[in-house]
Amino acid sequence: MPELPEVETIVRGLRARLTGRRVKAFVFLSPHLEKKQVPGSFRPEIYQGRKITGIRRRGKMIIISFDGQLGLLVHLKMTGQLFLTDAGQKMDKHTHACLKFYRFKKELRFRDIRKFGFVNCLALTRIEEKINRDLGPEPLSLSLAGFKLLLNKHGQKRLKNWLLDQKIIAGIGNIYSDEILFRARLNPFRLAGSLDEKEAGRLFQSARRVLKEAISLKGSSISDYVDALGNRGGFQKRHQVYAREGKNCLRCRQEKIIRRKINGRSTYFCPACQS
DNA sequence: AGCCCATCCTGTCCGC
DNA sequence: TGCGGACAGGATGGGC
Repeated sequence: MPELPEVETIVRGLRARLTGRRVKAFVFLSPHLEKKQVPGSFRPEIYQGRKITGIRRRGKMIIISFDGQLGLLVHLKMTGQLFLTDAGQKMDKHTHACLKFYRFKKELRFRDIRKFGFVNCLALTRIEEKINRDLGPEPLSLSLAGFKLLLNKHGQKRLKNWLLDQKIIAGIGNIYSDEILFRARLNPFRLAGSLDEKEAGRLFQSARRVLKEAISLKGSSISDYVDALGNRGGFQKRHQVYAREGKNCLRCRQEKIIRRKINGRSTYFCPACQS
């Protein structure tokens, strides 16, 4: 579900409500989260009494900082949700972790139907190491020159795979890669190193425009995505190609949108407009 | 180096 | 209604 705009929306909602709160209890409710801890992880109980000092996003990862140099590193993967709810609200079997606070009637829950996501209990220094090792730059902080450098550095990759590779650029997933390529009028099978100056510029601007607009509309609500406060996003109304197989292209109004698998991911594009 | 596929899970939807 | 298969916003690791 969540790509950069959705994760950014969740983080903004949580940051405004949780910064400065002190932890009354933090618990894992399901054993699979334990198995996903990495060497150097702490026990959840260590967070008791700590105060939240900040919440931020890096790529699709969420980092919650606590005093005492402690952190939580969260990845929602496909079906993960991080949301605030009234303390005592009934939990279903997919809720796997819960963070409670002093003098605050809401609690933070981690819910994940497919269990691909993780919540790692780590020192902030280790989180920093991990995200810097595993993630490329933020697409909205990157310069055009840096963007072009990366296109050429991984010039043999198809554009679709280039956009999806978190080590090259962090935060873009399957929906936004297709929407970005459509607006840039570039074929997802093109090789990253094959773009001329104009095309590289179009891709760069398209990525910026799509991601910024999606953030301003609070992400895309397909299926059941809602943010940390239970609100739906609005960018799904602006989708031009994603999940539009067989429908007329909204640009040329002639050709039908087609779907092809690239690296196992469904990829939607207009064969006439995107060359 | 990069592609393809299987894999980690659960739920939904579609065709028969 | 039931059943089997395909598919789903992500990421990794093995084989080629």
